[in-house]
Amino acid sequence: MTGDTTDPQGTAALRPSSRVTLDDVARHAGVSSATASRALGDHPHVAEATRRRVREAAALLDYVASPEATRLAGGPTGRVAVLVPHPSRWFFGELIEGLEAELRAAELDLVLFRVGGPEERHAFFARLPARRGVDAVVVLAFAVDEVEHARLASLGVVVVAAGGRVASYPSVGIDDHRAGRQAVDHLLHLGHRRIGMLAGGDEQRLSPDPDGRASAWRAALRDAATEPDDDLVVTVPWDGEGGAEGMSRLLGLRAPPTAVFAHCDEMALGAMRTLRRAGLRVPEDISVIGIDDHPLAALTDLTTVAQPVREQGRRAGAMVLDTLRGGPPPRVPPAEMLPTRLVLRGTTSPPGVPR
Amino acid sequence: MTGDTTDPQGTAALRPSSRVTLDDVARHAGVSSATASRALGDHPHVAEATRRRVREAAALLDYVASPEATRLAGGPTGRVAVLVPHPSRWFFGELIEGLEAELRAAELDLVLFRVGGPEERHAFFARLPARRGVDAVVVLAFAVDEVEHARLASLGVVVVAAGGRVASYPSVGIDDHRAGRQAVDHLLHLGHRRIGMLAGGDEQRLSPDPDGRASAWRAALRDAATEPDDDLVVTVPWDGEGGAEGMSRLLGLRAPPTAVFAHCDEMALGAMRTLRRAGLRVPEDISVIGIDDHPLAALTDLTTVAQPVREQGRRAGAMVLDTLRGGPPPRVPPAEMLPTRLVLRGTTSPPGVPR
DNA sequence: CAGTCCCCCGGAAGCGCTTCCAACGCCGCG
DNA sequence: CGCGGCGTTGGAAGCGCTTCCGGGGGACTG
Repeated sequence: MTGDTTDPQGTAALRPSSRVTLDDVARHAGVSSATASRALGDHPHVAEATRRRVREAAALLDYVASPEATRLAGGPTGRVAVLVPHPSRWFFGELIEGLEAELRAAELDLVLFRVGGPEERHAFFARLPARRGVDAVVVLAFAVDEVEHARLASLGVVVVAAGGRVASYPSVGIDDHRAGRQAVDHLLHLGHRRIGMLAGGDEQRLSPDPDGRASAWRAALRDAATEPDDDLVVTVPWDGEGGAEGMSRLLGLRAPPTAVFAHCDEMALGAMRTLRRAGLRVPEDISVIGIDDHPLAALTDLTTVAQPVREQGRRAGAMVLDTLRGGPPPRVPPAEMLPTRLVLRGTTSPPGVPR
Repeated sequence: MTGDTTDPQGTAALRPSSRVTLDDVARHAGVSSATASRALGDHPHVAEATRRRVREAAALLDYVASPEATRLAGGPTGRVAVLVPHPSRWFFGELIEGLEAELRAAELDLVLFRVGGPEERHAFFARLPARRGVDAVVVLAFAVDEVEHARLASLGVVVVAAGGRVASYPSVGIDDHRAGRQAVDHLLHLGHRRIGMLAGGDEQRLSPDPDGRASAWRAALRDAATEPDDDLVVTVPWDGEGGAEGMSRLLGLRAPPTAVFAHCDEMALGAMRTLRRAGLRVPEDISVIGIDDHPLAALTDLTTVAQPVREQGRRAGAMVLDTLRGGPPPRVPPAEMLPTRLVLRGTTSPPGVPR
């Protein structure tokens, strides 16, 4: 609108950050762009003096390589895709934070893909190779089948899983069985024997044994010489509403449990709402324990088994870096398991007199 | 390993999805790559029939342009950066979900940047021009100064804000003042007069008037012929711990409030923990109201003012698309304000007898 | 002292896409 | 019926960088 017209060429050089190219640097250092590239890229066969000269020229001119050109010419993209089922859930957000920190430090960009269900996941994998926009894929608490994994691997895309683990590729997670035992054993120690379980529906959750937390419940009960009663386990969505719903089913039993083990804190919180509405006191009438140590667990005095979620994201990021930097992945994909710990708060106590 | 050797050219077309280039599409459609580019890029001067043919070929071959090449040649990158302070907080996760959905539908990638404080933000903006890897930047509940905005604009990067708004660029958010009034007026209607406020510390939060929620509290009280008492407002971090801490300060007052308005649900929940520990009942002894309608608010029966967070993300995405597609932004940056609504639950009630 | 290796470095060919420029054929008007 | 013109399309030149390939010295060896 003002005199600020198109200005075909002319003042191009004046424009704020008109790009300094590798050629500029090369010219300035008195070498060819090929040499400049090698010097800057820490390649061998470049005289130390030359390298220094190029470096200085680059610094002087405030040179920054164009990522596009670099990548076009064959370099890595510097991007990693992250597949997330529910970005708004604390667990995933936390994982993302850890991942982002690690990736950012290595100058890698995190491209987020929301992948809700199997079909969406499929769609993602179908397109990804074509757009080959990333060097690696991090899958959060989500399964990837062998076929998909093989496909990516053959395309040179590294895959890492976080928040769970699978045999075929590197992963970080917790020992679900162990975490489950920590929770259930705690209840058992308190004297509970009739322990209900709010199991998370296996959307497409990763896990060593497909059902570590649930199996822990069974094992713990058996170890306590109590036969697990399948009526006491209800499978519901991994959220508050799921927990609330599950709890009311549990309350509908002829012999309701005296304690409940929820697979995650949100579910536990949902269960507590149902209990409150039913006029039952926690923990006097019924104990509740979850897994995660969600920040709100602290606020609601929920006893839980804490897992280092952000750290899992961070470790996953480190795995990506290792694999990216250090050639091919090791024969046996590492499966890190981070420790969990029982956090005692106010929602568990010894059982009252049975009715 | 098998007979699946290098295969220089030959079966190229057969290989799963080894890069399909624009030339492939062009050849398939029987046109030149120049025409193919124009057809795909919605440029004028392309016969409709040709355009269709190219599109079909592209779809058939599952073609996806290489962002690097596109960008290198001067086109857009197809990527938008999202600056988020705390990815693990529900509010931001929700914003991201909405944004992702909208962006994904338009074939744009969402590159996530965690930006905790002003210095990190500065670092981001300082580097961006160099790596200029994105077409747009979406800033979540975060301020960007005029300088930074101008810089991006001159680089052709569009900026959009979500979860708040600022005069200088397009934004989506809620009317903070109005939301605050809804909350405080509710308390007033119930008969409360001594109303405390847990104000969120202004990290670098966006807002129309820098402090809509707080000013609403003042205005509402004045309208109710009650002089706001500054002792009743404490400013704390936007999280549960902040709320808990703030609440205990409020309880330390000689004349504690009979109701508390928290700037967000997490803070409200934190306040409730403090109250519980203090042996105070909610809402009998003290009422609590928040803002957000966090999923856990429903679980804890927290009365709150709901805001459509995911929708804000979606709208922000739409704004990005509009601006990207449709030339320069309008003279007056739009500032959408989405509606909020009071959600009555169990943490508010008329005040008891004052001590 | 000559031969040979190795080091370093420059030339040049792309990577996949956009866009300027020119050419083509068609339509419509005079 | 012929010519100008416009809508379409192809050719080609890069965008900035990496890397293969080959040549020229200098140092070292026989």
